[in-house]
Amino acid sequence: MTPKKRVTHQDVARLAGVSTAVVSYVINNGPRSTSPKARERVLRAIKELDYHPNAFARALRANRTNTIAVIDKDHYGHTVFSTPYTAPILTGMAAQFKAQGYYILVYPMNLDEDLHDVETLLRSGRLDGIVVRLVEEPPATNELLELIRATSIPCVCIEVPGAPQFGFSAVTYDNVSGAYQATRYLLQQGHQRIGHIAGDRRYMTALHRLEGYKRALADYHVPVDERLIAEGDWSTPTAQASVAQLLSLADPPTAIFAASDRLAIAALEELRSRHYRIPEDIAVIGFDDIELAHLIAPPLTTVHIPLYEIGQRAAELVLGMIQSEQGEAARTDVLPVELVRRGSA
Amino acid sequence: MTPKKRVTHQDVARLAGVSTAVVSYVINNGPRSTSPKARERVLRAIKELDYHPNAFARALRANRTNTIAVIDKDHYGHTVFSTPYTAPILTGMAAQFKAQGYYILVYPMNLDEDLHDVETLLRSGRLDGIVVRLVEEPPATNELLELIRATSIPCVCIEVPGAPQFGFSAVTYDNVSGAYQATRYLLQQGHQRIGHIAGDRRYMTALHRLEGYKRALADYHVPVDERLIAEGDWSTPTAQASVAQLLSLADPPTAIFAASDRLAIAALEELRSRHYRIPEDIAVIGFDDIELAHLIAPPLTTVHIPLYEIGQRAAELVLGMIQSEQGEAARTDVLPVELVRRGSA
DNA sequence: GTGAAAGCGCTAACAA
DNA sequence: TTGTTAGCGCTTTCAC
Repeated sequence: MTPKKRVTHQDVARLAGVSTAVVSYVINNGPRSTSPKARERVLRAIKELDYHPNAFARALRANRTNTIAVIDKDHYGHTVFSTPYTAPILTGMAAQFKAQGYYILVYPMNLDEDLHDVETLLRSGRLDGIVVRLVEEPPATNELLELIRATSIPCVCIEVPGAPQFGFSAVTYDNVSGAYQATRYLLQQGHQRIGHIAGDRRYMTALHRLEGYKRALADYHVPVDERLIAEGDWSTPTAQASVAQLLSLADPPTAIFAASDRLAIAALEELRSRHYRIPEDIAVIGFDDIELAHLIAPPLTTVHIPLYEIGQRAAELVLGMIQSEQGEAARTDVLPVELVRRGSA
Repeated sequence: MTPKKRVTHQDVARLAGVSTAVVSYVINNGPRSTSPKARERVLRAIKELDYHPNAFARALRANRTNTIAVIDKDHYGHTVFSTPYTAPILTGMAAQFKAQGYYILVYPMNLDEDLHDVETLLRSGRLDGIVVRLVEEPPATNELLELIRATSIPCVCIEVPGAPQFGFSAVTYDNVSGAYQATRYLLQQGHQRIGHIAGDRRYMTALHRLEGYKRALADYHVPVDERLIAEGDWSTPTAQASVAQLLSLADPPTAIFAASDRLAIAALEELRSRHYRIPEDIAVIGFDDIELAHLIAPPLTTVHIPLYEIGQRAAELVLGMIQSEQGEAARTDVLPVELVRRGSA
């Protein structure tokens, strides 16, 4: 197949009998106006030659690349692709970005990955904006954010805000409140022995959810029993081990609040295999409200996070920053979460 | 903050006391050699100035963009983000691409989306390669593939090969065989009435899985009973309706082969809510082997697809095409699938 | 082994 | 309203 010669600006200008400037003005609707006649001729030439502008030449000249990086710095470096948690976030962002003609460059990173490669990306001039999903609290994230700040590229954090000194806007949600609601609900149902299957402590969400759990207990004058708090990461084997551990207590829990739906579902299966009835013998609540939560039996009572909206909002913020050029004041949007009562508690 | 002036080639050359050509030779390790002394000075200058090459200028000049588009043309346009099915594929690709210094631009498309926008992307010169995930069989995909072919950008299809006329390599797997294995296993277990919950008929996978089911029946001399085949899309409500329909037959099935794990799991839940025991009262087999499959109780017997390997292989093929410049012969890799016996059948 | 310089395709300032 | 042209930052040919 003939790698047909690229059609350029020049070709269009020549065929239309105008200068390249006019071609540019027509394509970009500005910054100068053009006569309807010239405009018409240019458009026809474009169609006839099947001309498509070269994005890189344009980017080089105009410093607009129409590319947004989504940097996801999570445990395994591919979480962004593989969890039902990030799926709605990405979907929400993608909808906004695509509608505005922006492309998404997904950049997964390991939690402990060297920053050299991401710096190459950041400094390569190919990004108009950045959405960065952090899971750790400052100062663990400072190094990366400093790299980003140094580029002056508009950036929004999701899930975990960066340290205030960087001045990045953030879209997050209220983990403490969600955990509080879940625990309070169990308390109101009469449970006094409530176990907690915690998430990986490097994650802000894990810490805040634990915190909300403790606060609710405190407000209801139920002392925190550390033996009821099962350490863990986010993995399902952990959840199963945690269940085993909690059940082996002399005074085992009558309810379990798990730090994620995934943990909750794994716990459910473990309990089921031990012939516990849910919620009669033991109640279970999760966190996240992933799609699967209402699919299983019994459907999982959990804390709903507006994940799609988080993605959408983050995209809007970045696009706003890109378009307004002005350094808008940084803002942190904390979206509300809400307990969804289903069958498991 | 001062949007610090960009550091360029020139600055490095000046500081190092060499020409810009030498800077380029050092950075790219060629195409000319440089004296160790000059090289040393350039490297020091780069470090001192914290210089990072501009990707777009380089791309404009050298026609290398280090960007691969992953085009996913599926039902809802965000499937690529939200299904456990594509997750390992993307993970496998991402691992390869990242290791080779390529960035991934994810481009989700609706099945019936106008091609104008994707053409803009394809013709914008920003892509070194393309991986396209198709779900429909030709000729439904011809228009898009023709657009891609016209750009001469290296491209590999995954899941569904394009029409041979386009000459694209493909990485796929054997749906017919998988369905055959699943059905045969049920037959060998003594089941004669085997229901099938089919997927959306626009999807090649749905058609081939149905086909494999029928072939196995034929080989075992069990006549196909169309009432045992429940039409549907890929959604969970469909699965539940299908179960209801199958159970209402005068001679209901003793086993169900679902066209996906998602359908199988929804069917399981539906059966459980009707107090059927799995697999004693009714056996269930899925297809895909998504992560969840072994998490539920009973763990799902299903057909394992080497999804990660598919992503990996596709990435390797594209990178090979990019590097070798030569038009390699198109190849279609059909990866084997295999029945995984767990608890549900 | 190195420097000078052309030019990738585009935008926009300047001039008319 | 339009044409001319300087560059954006880089790679690579040509000349030394």
